[in-house]
Amino acid sequence: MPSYGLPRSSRLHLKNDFQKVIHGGVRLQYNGLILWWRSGSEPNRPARFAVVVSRKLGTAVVRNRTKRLLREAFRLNRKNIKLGIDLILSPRESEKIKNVHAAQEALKTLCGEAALLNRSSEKNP
RNA sequence: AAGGCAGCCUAGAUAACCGCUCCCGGCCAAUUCCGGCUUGGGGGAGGAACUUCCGGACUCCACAGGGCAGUACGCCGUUCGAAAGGGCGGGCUGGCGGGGACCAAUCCCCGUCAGACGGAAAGUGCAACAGAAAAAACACCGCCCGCAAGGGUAAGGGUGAAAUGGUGCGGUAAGAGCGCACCGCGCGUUUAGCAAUAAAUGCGGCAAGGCAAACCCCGUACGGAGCAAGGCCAAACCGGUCCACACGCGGCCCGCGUUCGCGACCCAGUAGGCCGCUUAGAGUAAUGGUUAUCACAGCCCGCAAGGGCUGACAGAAUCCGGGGUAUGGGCUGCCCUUUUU
RNA sequence: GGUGCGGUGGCCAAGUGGUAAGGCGUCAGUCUGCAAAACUGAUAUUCGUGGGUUCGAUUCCCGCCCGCACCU
Repeated sequence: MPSYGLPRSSRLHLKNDFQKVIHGGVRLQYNGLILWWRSGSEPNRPARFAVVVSRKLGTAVVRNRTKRLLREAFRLNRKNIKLGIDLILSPRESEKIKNVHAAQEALKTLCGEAALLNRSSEKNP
């Protein structure tokens, strides 16, 4: 398994999955970023992920850019997140997520809060 | 050098590493479908992809034929185009600047900019306030006749965005296109022009004021909805038919009824999938991230050498053709101002 | 992606060619021992924005900006 890839199987697709995670999962917020997470049906599958962006965030360019940065942040940290988890991110303020470093920082904080990280990476919060 | 106008070009480059998506090839699984992997090869945002303001292809619905309603367009010629919409040339009107007709009014010429620029002598409607009066004449002050009652008048005053042609002379009780000259206006004729229209000339004593981006009339065009159009496949649930078993009616068979079913088929078309769909072609939706070097532009710091920071507008979703708007940089031509020669 | 509707004081809004009603709110006053209620008065509007038509535009026409709803 490559350590950094983000194949189709690691992304959420179905409308049903979104409904389950958002309505049946846990909701956390940090620095203008909302995280929903929920244990998926298959506990040994790698974590799955999606970004939801409202039109209120900005123009198509801003929305696209924010999604790419969050996806990149997830891609780089995917190996540290526990198996079988489905999670959805939704940014509310594009200003807070200007580059990959900010995106990673926010993602790690949220996942640490939810105790979704593996033990090896929990040593350095 | 700065500014304005018009036209054209461009939308950073290279490398490394980590990723995404589609097509082709290969491998694995399966052989009916759905897939997974890949050190292989190739494609992967725009001039506006924005806006959704027009037109078309395409699809479905409606439709014997015709009309009404509604909407859009509207000087003339030519040209490109499937259409919408443009290009070029010309005319007319208006604004500004300059010049001319002795001044003014008004007109003419030149330059420049703008114009949704058919019709107001078919009809209806509208015009606040002010003003006597706003399209209808009954004229407020005034002027004239008259003792008065009353009559004549539209010169002058004043209001307004707009007041029944303008100037001058004659004329008169005072006046008035009442008469005349010139200008304007309308109609006819002739000439020039493909035409819009213009010029000349005759007649008319001036009627026919403004607003159609008010209703409207005339001419031309248009059936409606939109790819979330539309088509195909199709779980689950519900329903139906058959089948098997059991039970009931029955002495038995047929038959009828009821319950049940890892049973078969059908109806229906939801979840979901596929086509529509594209040498970009997705379906939570790719076209990205990091680093280095170079180039360009802007801002800041610095006396300078130089250093630092930032990277315009904006992201395809069926596809074309236009209009409009946003915007970084560059080139060419013209105009104008200042400076220098 | 497509289609339709709207924008008027701080808020809810009427008006649709002649210079913008009404209600809620706010402020001040009267009343009261003090308040509330009631009454009186005031506040302030480039009518989203830029052009055009018109003597005159919130209104009619065109272009932009913003907001809302509907269609799987």
